[in-house]
Amino acid sequence: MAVLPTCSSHLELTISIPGFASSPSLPSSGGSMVRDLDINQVPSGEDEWITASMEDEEESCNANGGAAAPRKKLRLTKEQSALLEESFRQDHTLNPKRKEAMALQLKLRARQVEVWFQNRRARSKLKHTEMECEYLKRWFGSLTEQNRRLQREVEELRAMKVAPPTVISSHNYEPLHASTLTMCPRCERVTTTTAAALDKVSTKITLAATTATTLSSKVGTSALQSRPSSAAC
DNA sequence: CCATCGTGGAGGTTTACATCA
DNA sequence: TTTGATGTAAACCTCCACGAT
Repeated sequence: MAVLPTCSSHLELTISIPGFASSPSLPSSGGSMVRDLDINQVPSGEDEWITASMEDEEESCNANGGAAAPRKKLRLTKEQSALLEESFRQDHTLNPKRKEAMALQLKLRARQVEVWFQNRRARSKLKHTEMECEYLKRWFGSLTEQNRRLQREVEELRAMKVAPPTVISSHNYEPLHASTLTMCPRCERVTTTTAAALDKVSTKITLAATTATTLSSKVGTSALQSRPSSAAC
């Protein structure tokens, strides 16, 4: 069963499905894959860089403000990523004071901290949607199998049927269609459980298929990637 | 109330960089 | 060693909701 997050400040999804080990570990930026070189990083302890970057951040970040200045890509250091992750775990949103404090602590611009949180929230949501999609796919498969089983059972019971075409219900004395009836193997009483269960399963399948389709389209057009992702359902 | 403005988040896109065949 | 395909994440853009004035 899926335990959907009810607290907005804690987005990690916990899904426990037999045979499906979810690993909601936070992305750690590839560990050793990330180079230590950081083009936006302060070379070493320049206080004037910090103050300058804080003050004219709108210039350096503005797309058209930079005019010919090509967009340079920052790679966060492991320490910076870890700190941001830790902060994100505490709270998924930023207020201006916290943003400034983090920027100062990380020697980044406030805008960079803000962007990182935006992207991190998007990744978190994408991951959640992917897991939900995976869960619904499994649910759909399970229900389809259950449906097949029940259909077979109905067919078998119909084939076995030797009783008259209609039976009077023991509850309200209304005539029932024999085709909707089943025989309880224990008490040998006629019941309608199989047909009822079949109806329920059919309804569930419709619901699961609809939801899975919606989620698949969401995941397929990933919020973070313009290119097709391998994680798409 | 209603209009306007500023702010922040969501969703989507672009782009620089890393990795691998 | 070079190169093209692909994945990842930072940066950006647009839209919308919401609160303040």
